[in-house]
Amino acid sequence: MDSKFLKPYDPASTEGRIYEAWEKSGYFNPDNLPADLLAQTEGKTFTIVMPPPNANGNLHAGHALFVTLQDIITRFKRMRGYRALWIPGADHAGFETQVVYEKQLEKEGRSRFGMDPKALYEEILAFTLANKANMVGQIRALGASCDWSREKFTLDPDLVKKTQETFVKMFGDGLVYRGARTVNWCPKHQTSLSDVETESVEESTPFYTFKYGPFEIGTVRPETKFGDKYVVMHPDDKRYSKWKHGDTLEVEWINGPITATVIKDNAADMEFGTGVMTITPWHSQIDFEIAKRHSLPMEQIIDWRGKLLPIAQEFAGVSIKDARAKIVEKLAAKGLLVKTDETYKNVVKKCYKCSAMIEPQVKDQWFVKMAPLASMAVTAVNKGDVRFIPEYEEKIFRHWMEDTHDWNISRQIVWGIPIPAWHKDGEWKASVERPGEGWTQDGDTFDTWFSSGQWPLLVTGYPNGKDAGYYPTDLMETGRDILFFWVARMIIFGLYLADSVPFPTVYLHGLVNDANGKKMSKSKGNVINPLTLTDMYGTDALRMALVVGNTPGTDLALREDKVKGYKHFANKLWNIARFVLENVGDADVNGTLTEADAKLEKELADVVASATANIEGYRVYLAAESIYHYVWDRFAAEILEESKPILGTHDAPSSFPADVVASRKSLLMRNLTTCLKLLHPFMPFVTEEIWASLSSSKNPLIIEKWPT
RNA sequence: GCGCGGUUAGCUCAGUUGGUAGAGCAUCUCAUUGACGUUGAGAGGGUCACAGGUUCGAAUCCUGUAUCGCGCACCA
Repeated sequence: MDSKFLKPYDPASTEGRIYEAWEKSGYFNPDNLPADLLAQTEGKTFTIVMPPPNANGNLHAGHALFVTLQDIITRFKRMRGYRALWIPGADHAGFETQVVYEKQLEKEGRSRFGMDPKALYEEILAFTLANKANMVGQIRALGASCDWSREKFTLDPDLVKKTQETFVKMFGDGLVYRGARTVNWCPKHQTSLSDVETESVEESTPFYTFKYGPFEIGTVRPETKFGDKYVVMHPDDKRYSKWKHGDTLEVEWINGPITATVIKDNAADMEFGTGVMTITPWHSQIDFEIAKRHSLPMEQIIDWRGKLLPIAQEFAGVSIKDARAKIVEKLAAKGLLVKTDETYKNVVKKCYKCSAMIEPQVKDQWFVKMAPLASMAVTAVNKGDVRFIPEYEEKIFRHWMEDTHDWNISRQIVWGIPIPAWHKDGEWKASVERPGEGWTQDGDTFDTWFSSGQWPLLVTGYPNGKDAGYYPTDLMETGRDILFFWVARMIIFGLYLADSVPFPTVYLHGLVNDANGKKMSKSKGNVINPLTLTDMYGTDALRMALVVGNTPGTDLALREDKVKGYKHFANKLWNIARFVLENVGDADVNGTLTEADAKLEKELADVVASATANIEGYRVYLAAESIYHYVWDRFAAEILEESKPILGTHDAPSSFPADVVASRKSLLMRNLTTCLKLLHPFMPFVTEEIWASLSSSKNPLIIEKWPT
């Protein structure tokens, strides 16, 4: 027996060495897998594309979960004889990284505004690359058996070019258009955002009713009302039937008398308030639509920084935060305030990163026409081309897809892929290269999800790259929270560009929360760094703790004592191996079994069968638990105990017949071997380390055949 | 407002097609120089949120209620 078994299992002195050996072996790359292993499936591929982590910080517990789940599946499939490919990568994460970096600039007393864009870009690039290197080291530490030789980054020049080509193609197909429309403007970060990058929050906001000529109008935003020259009511509203569409009237308003025009439009809700409203098309989506229907002029009231423009006269330059009270005060003084309802609740949009109030603004932007694309995606789901785990996520997906708005893909930040659009004399062209003399490129960059949405296609080099055969992939495993941001976009781009969904199965895991089930956040101070846990208890222990009992779609409470428990398990396995090697090191693994022992072997075969079926069905949590219980409660607690008298000790030699002893020795060695294989995907380090000490082991465990 | 989940032992959660409730941790008792104290044996602890229904049989399927959570949302 190897003397290392005399001490408890020590992850710290094992894991780095084992990982290095795996990497050196080249087996993370399916091209290097031995023929007899692949013969099991005749060389079928199994591909997972790793959700590229944002290269702007450390790995968190959520990363540890996805690395674990995907590594389990990849190792399992590899042992089953698939050309198992798990492609790693990193995302430049446009807006999010820019936000992180701007925070850092703020701390240093600097600001991106006023910086040379190129210099800023270079700084963020350096920051991102440093983080990326750090992150890659952390993914390795978690045991990820992904193929680093195929690692990709969203800003690799070839990927940038492909991303831009997609835009050009969509432009040609009429699926992207440039238009002045209402966008979500973040006044802090000075960029527009897509709908999914905003959060709707319900707030208590006073609801004011003002006199507006003969009418009473309701609003929660008096500070936008300077330019309101149109008063809107429903055409069927009998209360206002004496007013005709287009009637004009003089009304006394904030800064004196103005001429108002009556507009009849179905958008006015007769049940709400007085049924009459004035509109501010530049700063409200619904007002914008009404104005467009009637070809009404639109005027900007609030500037890009959130301050009132000169149209506000005496209030010009006042931030909208301060303006409301002042304007209400003035209107009240003029006797135009009818009442204030303090109990009113309305929904406001906030920037999902900085919680600044989103200001709707009308801006020339690039939009993706979603209706035809979304309908392709829904059709694919209806046909069963994409299956969701858990199943109910399909309903959520469909609900969103069936009512999605056009997607604003322009961002006014430097950190991103430049939009390959050029203009000259008011004309626009889409082209990766400058189309000719005198053309100026659009200064905006893509929404980061525009590139990551193409990720499965980009990393496999579809359609002509050397790995194009790995597309479509086999499984998308990612967080439930980015179903719309990412999964939906990948499905759309896959259908649009390759005429096929990028993966038949979407496995969505929940959040990893703290021990009390509360969401981890820096401000609450309850963030658990996965690497701290692996240092304390070993990577295998953390992996088990993340996986056992963690059903798809459900949030997980990560408890330190659970991780500790699986450290105990790793050591239990270690000692099982010690016992077996000490007593049975000389066993003939191919020996004949007694009837009783054959039964025990069959019992493990049943465990293997159910675990196999569970992993195949992505019920990883059940497989992990059943193997755990077999190893500890059955194999160690009962079979090993029962074997002691059969094998005999120095003090009490065995009184059993030689064939019974030989049979038992074979059985213990065989079952240990099988248990190590079964556990390998879950606990790759300790199993590989034990495996190296078995006399029967010729290959590393990572490329052993999965037991049957 | 629309949509989706959860509600099971003190805590965190399983329970894959309906067949008399499970795990880990915690608690209590006992054992032990044994492969492993990072151990072993055992115990206590749940009318499976509530009310109806379907069924020979429901934690599981259906309907409704309560409650917690999440997602989406252009009623000023």
